Amino acid sequence: MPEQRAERADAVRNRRAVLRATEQLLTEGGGDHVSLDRVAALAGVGKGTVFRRFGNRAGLLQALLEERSRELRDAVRNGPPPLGPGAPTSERTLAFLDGLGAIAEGNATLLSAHGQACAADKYDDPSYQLWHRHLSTLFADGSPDLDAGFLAHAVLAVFDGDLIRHMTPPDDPRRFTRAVQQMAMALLRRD
Amino acid sequence: MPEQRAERADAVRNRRAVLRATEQLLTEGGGDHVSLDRVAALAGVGKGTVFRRFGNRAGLLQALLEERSRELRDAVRNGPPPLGPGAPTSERTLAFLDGLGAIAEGNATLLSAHGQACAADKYDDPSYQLWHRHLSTLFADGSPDLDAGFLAHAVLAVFDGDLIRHMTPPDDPRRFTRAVQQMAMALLRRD
DNA sequence: CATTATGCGGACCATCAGTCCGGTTGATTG
DNA sequence: CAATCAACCGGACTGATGGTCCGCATAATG
Repeated sequence: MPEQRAERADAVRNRRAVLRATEQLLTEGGGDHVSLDRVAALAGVGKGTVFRRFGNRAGLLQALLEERSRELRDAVRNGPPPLGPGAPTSERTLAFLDGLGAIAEGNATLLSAHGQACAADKYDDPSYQLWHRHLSTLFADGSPDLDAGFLAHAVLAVFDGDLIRHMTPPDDPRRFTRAVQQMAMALLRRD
Repeated sequence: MPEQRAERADAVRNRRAVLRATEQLLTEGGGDHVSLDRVAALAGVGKGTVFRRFGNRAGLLQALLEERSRELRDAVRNGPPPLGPGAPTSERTLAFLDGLGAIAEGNATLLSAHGQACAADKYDDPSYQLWHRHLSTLFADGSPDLDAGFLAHAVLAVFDGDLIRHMTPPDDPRRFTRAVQQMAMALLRRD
């Protein structure tokens, strides 16, 4: 099966412009400052364009989030250990949470906005499912007598933009990641 | 200082009507089915009344949630062990999570709606802070070398209406609570 | 250059949270 | 039982937003 049909050049250009505009608005004002009207205006594009490309608000933020985490995703899939396959469970978990934590800490407002936009379908988001599968596997491997699927949800639930902002002091930007790692290690400890 | 001034009779009546209307809409349709227009209409009350009583959407849902958890709150504060003070840490934790889990399982849609409405100020909600303090204390007591404050946030983060709906099969309504208890026990295990 | 389908823009719509103020009513006092 | 007045009420109104729609433009193709 060949690709559907190449994307038209202006479409590519516009998608980039929209994504850029979104991230700019996101860093300028809070997450609720990103209305789709504003995004379209700043991108120099019609509103319809934004919706055709991204479906809805949630899709737009999801796309941005995915762009930010693509590198981690590939590294987890095919990269060298400890992020990629091969390392012992606990080391792999630590490496993964280090990566995901860094992304989250650097994109707290985006995370908040995304969480707000995806009301109920958050658990159907392919990115979420990917992270969840990965963590589930790790937990199932490390703590076979616990509910690995639930633990994966629990660890991911903590990646909440507002919580991260709430508990990250200016002088210790990685406190959140360390805390998550510590928690995961406590859960991985074999009983 | 005497009480501010007794609430007028019609005010009391209206508050009740609004709360009832809210819970009815909540069970009928999803959480986004509860618009304040609809609440007011169903309660047979003007929209302004809803806002004067509850401030905003978040306040309304908060009030409903607080009503549902008042009993647990009192039992934790003054009740007999293991919910109230006196029992060993792990038993008290289990009892608390059993109570909170039951409330959450029975009010998943309310929880979702509330989470949606309280965007960033969720962590300032007095109810949240109460539960957080309680869990923090328990963790600090049981696992002094972990970040108790963070663990408390982590456990509470899991009380997400959508997650609960997502992982509660019809034939096992308490699966969520059990999983949370199990996780808490794993975190409490002294190292 | 002609043809076509893909993409574009922005007016338009429905909905919603929250405000405001003229009118109403419950409590209180003599 | 008036009479007074603050508390309260209702619902029209506002501003903003997410999302739709369709006639027009334009990139790709041969």
